[in-house]
Amino acid sequence: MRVEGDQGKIARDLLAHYDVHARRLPWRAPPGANAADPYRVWLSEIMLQQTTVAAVAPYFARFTARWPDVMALAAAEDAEVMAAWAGLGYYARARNLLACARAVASGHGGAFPDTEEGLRALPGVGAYTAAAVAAIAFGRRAVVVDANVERVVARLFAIATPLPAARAEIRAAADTITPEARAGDFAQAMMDLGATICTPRGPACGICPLRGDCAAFRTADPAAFPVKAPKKAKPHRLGHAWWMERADGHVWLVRRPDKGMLGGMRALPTSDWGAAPDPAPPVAAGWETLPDPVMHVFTHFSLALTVHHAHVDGDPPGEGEWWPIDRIAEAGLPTLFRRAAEAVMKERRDARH
DNA sequence: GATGCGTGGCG
DNA sequence: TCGCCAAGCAT
Repeated sequence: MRVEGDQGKIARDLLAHYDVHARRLPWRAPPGANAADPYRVWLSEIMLQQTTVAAVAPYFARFTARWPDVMALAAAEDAEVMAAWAGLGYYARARNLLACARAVASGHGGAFPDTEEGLRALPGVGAYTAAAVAAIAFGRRAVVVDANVERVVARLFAIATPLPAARAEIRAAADTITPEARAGDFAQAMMDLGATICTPRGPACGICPLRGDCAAFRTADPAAFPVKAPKKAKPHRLGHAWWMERADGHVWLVRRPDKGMLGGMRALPTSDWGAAPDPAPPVAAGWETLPDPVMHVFTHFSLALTVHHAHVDGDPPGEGEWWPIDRIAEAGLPTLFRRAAEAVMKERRDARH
């Protein structure tokens, strides 16, 4: 049972502000248009998981131009989709994206389920995404809680319990302010507010449409909410990568296993990360080593990747493919290996001059 | 509940 | 410079 009364004011205040200040985003239906296309809503929500609007925008444009509907995406080759996703990160999303598209295409006749429960059963669709698609694409009342909503709600109600333990409390509070009508607009309005006004640091309370409803605004430090548990330090790891180049201008690329770091992506052959300091190269050759390792920070560790390069003749052992170096940009390498490739090519340019 | 999983921008 | 953070999900 939701509490009526004062909480209804929050949705009214926020939606009035949203009607004037909503961000125009490629996956949003323009004001007054028909409901948003579920395919585009779903695709954008997957891409936006832990990813900023600015980073997603060009990927969304390329995906929708190339695969305009779920049937087209379902028919795509795995390698094409993985390469198109390269650089966006969290590559399990791309594998689940394809699995989801194929499930919708084969199991639902190409139509997305229109309920939270139905959506939640799809690969890569969790509690947040199911609620967001149900609300935004299908107009259902759903309690949509992402990191923006967590922050806004924690401030509105001055919730002092640290995250992540506060999740249930925050969701219950979000439930009390979610309206029956326009739940999709309400969700997007909350996320707009969190992205542009109720920001993690330096919130712009002076222009916030909800400051009159906000318990944190009445404290000395609204930005102190939400309270967060301290994070663990990232360990540092060491790794080695091998650039094997054939005389005809091709480099040897492998495909990483589906599970684990950069799963399913094309890559240079590497050692285990954090393994022996001097692992054996894949083949005997005249190896040279770049003077500086490629430094890269992942979610839970940082990596110094030492890059070795050599010219080789025959195929290295194991699965792989020879890729034309002048088309390396089309290989869909994740950022770590894109940087390693750039470092090798820069070294070769410098060596010639 | 905790952990593994990318990347780029920001103050 | 560097830690924080982002429209989370799977296990």
